[in-house]
Amino acid sequence: MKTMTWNQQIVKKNNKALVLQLIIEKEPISRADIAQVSGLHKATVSSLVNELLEEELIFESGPGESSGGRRPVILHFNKVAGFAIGIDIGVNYVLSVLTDLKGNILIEKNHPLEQTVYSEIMSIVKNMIQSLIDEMPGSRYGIVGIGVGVPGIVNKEGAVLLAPNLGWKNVQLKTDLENEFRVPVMIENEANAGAVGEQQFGAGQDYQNIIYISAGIGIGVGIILNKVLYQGRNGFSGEMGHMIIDINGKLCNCGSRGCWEAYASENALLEMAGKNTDSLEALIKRAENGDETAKHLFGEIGQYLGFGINNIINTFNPDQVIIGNRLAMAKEWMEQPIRTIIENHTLSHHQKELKLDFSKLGKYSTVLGVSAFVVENFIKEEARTS
Amino acid sequence: MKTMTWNQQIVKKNNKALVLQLIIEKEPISRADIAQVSGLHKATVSSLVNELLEEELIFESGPGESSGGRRPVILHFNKVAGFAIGIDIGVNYVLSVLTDLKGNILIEKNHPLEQTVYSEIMSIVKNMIQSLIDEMPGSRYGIVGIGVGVPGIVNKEGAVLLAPNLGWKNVQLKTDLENEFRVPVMIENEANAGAVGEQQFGAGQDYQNIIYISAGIGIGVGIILNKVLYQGRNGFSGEMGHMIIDINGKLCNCGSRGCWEAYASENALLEMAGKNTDSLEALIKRAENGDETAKHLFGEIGQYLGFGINNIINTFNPDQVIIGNRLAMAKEWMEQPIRTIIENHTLSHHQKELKLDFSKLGKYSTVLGVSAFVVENFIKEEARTS
DNA sequence: TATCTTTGTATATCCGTTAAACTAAGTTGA
DNA sequence: TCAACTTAGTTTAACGGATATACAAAGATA
Repeated sequence: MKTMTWNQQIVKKNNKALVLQLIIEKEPISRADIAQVSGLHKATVSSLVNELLEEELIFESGPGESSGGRRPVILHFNKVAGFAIGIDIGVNYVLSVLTDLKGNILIEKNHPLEQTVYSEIMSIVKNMIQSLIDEMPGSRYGIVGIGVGVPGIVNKEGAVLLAPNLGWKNVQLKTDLENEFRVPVMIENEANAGAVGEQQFGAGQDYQNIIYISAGIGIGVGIILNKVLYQGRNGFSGEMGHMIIDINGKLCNCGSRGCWEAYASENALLEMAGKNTDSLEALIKRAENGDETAKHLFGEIGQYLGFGINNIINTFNPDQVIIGNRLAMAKEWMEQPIRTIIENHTLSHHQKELKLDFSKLGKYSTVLGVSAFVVENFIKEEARTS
Repeated sequence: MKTMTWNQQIVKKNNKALVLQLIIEKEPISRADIAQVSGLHKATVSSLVNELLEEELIFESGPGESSGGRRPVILHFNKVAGFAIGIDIGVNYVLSVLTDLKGNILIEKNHPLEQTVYSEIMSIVKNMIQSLIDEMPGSRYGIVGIGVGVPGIVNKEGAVLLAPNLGWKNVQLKTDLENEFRVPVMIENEANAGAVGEQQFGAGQDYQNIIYISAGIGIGVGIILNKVLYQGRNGFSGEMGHMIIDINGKLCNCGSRGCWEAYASENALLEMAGKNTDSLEALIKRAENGDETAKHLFGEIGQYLGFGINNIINTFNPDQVIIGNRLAMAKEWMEQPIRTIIENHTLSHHQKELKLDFSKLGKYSTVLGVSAFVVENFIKEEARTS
């Protein structure tokens, strides 16, 4: 039984976090505005703001516009009080970024992969991290954490239990990186990270219940409910790529039959395209040049995506569905087929207020998501220890 | 922006609710035990307990066993401080109960339905409620609320937007009942209510993330995540009966194709059974008498249920899946086929710690669920207003 | 019977929010 | 131009609730 007990320290911690959150979201903002929007008393805001100033998490700039009286002091979030590192390990690349605390990318490094052996990738990742650290500007808090997105099943202890496309099984990713760099490390499934990325910085900023579909070589889904990521009992939620949409359908790598990703993923697309096509990029180029076969292929993939999305909508009644990862590049030819399938199949009440969008962050969804994770963690910890 | 501001009144309210919750869950319990398990100070517990005593929400009984010192005063939840009414409107019946605040059924009334016209059913329901009220024992708080479970789409304002099997469309159920009885009324989808019922009083008491499958004439799903019911943007979540499991499959009443409930519901079963069988009960009797055809039919339905449950597990990575409503009566012949499908299809990591259970409350899942809803609401309100 | 334990209460203290008074610095209008 | 008014932010005192401490009640133990 883990019963949270309530006392005034917790009240303070939460109010302080609330004030900081408001500054982050609504900067530039004055103390008076914070008091008004938060409902806290002026004096309370004043004292909390002063603590945040001492911790250099925020700073003051000159006076703002008067609204009929004394001019307010404008507050800003000090987004360079520290930096976060976000890493996306793909099947044939590693993308790593250094971001400030608001998710702006300052440095970006890309490394193609020829093989996916764990030790090999780890040494590449460690090198990338080290060089990001070396190039990082000076700051009060330095690296506040490292986040890693992985295309596989990640448990809550940060171990990768299974990443079929990388050939990984039971690797202690979090422990290995923490031992090396001695900062907080968070590992997440790539789709979960992408969902958080789009929610914080991309297409999902205005919504509460978001389902992010990472349509790449396989399909994974990130589930955000009431603004927080839902991870399931062990952290394995969102493996909807292996949702059966055709009980007598084709075999899937997982051993089952008729899985969604056997029909609507990049792999499925290339399989349908046949031998004369060897990459998604090539197929997109053909479609751009007016190739009807290519366009038709994307339309078909769109339909299959639509069936799965139908299931998602009927299940979750979400505010928004976001389609991301590599297949989102083919939005132009997939969007209408998807919408048509939904219109013809999904329960009408569920369609009414639903937003269907494509990723805004493109290839950065995952790195920005894991970066947001470590920043959030840092901010919470920072609020606690003072 | 609805920013919850934190102050010591809220702290007190939450601590009081916490203390009450502990007494409800762990009675008989002493003040000292509460202090220990909650982490609150003895003195705090003492003062909160005294307030709860004054409100008659709890009471003291004689001293308990000594553990080497002064004997503790034993506290109990006063489960008859008020009563709740729970109503389950089915396609051919209305079941209504009067429960105490711990979900024990004191009075139960059953009324078969010949037709489902709204005004007709409403007059039956109102009569049942009135007679429950008339028979109710005296108590401090009287009727704390009325909960109603409905097989259809219910929005957050308590209107039934669509109940196909009842032929209802846009009926103001909550308003109508509140105007009549002047107590809080809560309307819920039957599957959501069933999920809460099983979580509070049935098979799901030890779990955090529960998916309850209401397999009846159609299929609905109640989703409990981190111990709270997930309702979706408009309250329409869990319409997984219309999850497509066979893209080229048979037509469904909803206009779509290959919906789960076209394969795994009571309707599907009777359709498969053909003209010579006219009810689930008859089929069960045949199976009990050793009829192989009947047993086989249930096995097939079990397989189809299994496919949908596979999707549920891969999606939610839940702690537990509970199968309830009328089809659960055929557990004997369905359980093994379901388990076999899961073993052969579901991702192995997701299977590991998963519990698959059948409803413990049987036909009472829904009524007890809505009753729990109104009790929870009452307890929250009561804590607030003192 | 004296000492130790455990339960529960009473009183004083601490901490954080709030209210009220006040300072600072602007606008507005006769 | 200056008095009156507004708005921003700080300071000080008051208030409310949790906690610490002391203590009383009641039983166990040796």
